[in-house]
Amino acid sequence: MYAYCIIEYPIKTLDKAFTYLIPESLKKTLKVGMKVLVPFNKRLVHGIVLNITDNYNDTYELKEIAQIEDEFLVLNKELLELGQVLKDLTLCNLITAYQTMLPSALKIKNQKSDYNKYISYVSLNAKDSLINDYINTHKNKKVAILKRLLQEPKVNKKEFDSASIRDLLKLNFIKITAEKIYRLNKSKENITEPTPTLDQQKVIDTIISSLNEFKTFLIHGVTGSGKTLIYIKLIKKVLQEGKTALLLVPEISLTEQIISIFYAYFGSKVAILHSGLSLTEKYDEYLKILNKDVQIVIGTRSAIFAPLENLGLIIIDEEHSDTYKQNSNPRYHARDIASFRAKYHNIPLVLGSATPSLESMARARKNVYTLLTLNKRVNNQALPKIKLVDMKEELPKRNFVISEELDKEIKLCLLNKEQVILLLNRRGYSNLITCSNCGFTYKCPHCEISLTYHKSSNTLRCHYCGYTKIKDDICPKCHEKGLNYLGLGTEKLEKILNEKYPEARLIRMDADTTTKKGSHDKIIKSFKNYEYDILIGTQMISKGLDFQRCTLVGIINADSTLNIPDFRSSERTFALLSQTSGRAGRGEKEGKVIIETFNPDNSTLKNVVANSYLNFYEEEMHIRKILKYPPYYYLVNIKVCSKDYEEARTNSLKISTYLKNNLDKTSIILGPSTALNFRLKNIYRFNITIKYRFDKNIKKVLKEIDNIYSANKSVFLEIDINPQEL
DNA sequence: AGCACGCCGACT
DNA sequence: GTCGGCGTGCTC
Repeated sequence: MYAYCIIEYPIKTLDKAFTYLIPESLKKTLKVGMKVLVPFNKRLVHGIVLNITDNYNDTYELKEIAQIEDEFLVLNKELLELGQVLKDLTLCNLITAYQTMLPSALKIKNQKSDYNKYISYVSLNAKDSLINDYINTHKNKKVAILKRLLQEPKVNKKEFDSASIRDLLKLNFIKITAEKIYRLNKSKENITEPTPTLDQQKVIDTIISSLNEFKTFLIHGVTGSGKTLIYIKLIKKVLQEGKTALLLVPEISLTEQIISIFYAYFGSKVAILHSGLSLTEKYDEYLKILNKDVQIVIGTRSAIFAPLENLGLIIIDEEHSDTYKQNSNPRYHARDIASFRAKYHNIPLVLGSATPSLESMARARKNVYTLLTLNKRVNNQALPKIKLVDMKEELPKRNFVISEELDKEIKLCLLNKEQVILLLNRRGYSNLITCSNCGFTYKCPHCEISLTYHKSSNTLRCHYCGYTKIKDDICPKCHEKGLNYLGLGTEKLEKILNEKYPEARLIRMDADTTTKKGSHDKIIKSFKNYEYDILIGTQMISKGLDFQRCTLVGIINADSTLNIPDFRSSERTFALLSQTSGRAGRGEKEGKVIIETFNPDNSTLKNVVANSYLNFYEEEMHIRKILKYPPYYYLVNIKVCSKDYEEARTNSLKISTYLKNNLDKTSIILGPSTALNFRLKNIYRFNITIKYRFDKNIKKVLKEIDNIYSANKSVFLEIDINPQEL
């Protein structure tokens, strides 16, 4: 018997199976999909068994597999296939694909330890007569322990003092046993389930009628239309059929709320997987799935690889979210993986969003997906009234941040004891520091990007590479006291609001205030409990949050996201502003939204005001068609990177010429051009973008280029298939 | 990746 | 004469 294995090194030249003999001692236990230790080039390395066969027709002198590792973890047939799919989708190495699918505690690596958590129990280890003798002849702490153990055969060790336990162990009266426990344990709550509205019920019924076929549904439901209840009902049904369900959510800030709802409904049937968990917590949750102790998995992007067997349903909530695309090595999109898994299990894939991605809506329009629409909020709550404020008109009034109208509404809110959310999609204090004397501006020495001033730490920081320096008092160029702090970040906004509304209780939520574990949840809970009046935040406050008392949403500088030079910036702006607006008026009182802009005639903003996704969709699709962007064309982005500017430049020219000669005539090759941030962390980057519709050669050509450059030390490539941004 | 082999420069 | 620089090549 022979085992075909891939080994741990993610190197192109080693991205193939190596054949090993299976020693007699492992013949019974070794299975396809297991992690093994194999001799390789005079050392032992880790690997995964891809295949076991009886024939081998090469003359190579084979070595034997040394041992099996983590016997409880076997990649099943589906996950083994999925690794191949991930490799083909992203051009990564097969081993990288499998590593991506595993939680970090189970990834293939050298140091291994026991990640299990145990509870130690004390129980009796001697005849009752012997114990009773001791009890009758002694009078000390140990007697109490023994008496307790005669009553209760198994007691948590923590309940006794360790000195007595040590003595009793010496006497051989007791023994200690360890039992594995899961770190996260939640139980079901007794809550009454709301009855779905007619609209909700219709969606539920439609999907339930297709539970045994692969079909993709797109639920387009306005904010507050009650998609969560639909998910709960669907999952309940799937569990009744004895199957399992997978729910993806975009990020942790939203996860906490959804998770508490699901824990309440399903208790210990739920496992959660997201980056907010510790390494060992993730390990435990993964184990729950492997051990079939849970039927539901809720998690962020990588949870799409959860080893659930007998899957009955996959749901992707907020499907438009760009967090579903990984922006480092295997650059996969969770939607594509979900689609493979749903097809594999012959089950529905449900995508939900108030602002679907253009790709998904286009597929729904072409009947590739089934479109289900929810036009109304539950209980017929009105959608918030949205108003644009032209900031050009505010300039003469010297209102640079808070317009007259927004000021009026904030004051009204504070008076009525209602809450306000203010969105400013830029953190820090000020992002442009210039000297009024000589015109000097601060730039990151590694990234060609202007530094942002952080007042709380009195530092200037680069938001790309993390470069930090202490603020200067005088201009480093002309040595005059001319430094001005222009541009607005959340930190400065907080200060301005503090001066303007001294009585208001402010809380800020951005990447700087949420570094600690659980701080996210803490901010959200305290705002929900009305410990604060105004929540200031970046985009992380836009999704899914449900604050009953919030009646006003203000968007400060809506232009900042709109003006990013990227083909998706309109789509992102529309989603961000619509989602944030949806935070207003979720209680009984109608919500109000004020959007501050210098471009009140911008049609994307106008569509946000009109709450008109479909109008936005039509207009944006028209633009995409003319400019040959997705969903009309597919994109591939190749970043050619090097520490040496000339190397990067000449090689990117070579690649673009090669592409022009080898790709289909209908494909369009753009570039090379310097990337948007062309020097990051001292690495120069050139962009080549391919637009194509039908090109049978594309994967083959990309693989060729990738192979050539994998051997190059000074230049490396980042190939992004279906990039989210350029 | 990591280790061996191999072919040229400065040292106890 | 040998020690050691890192270029090249191979790993079941």
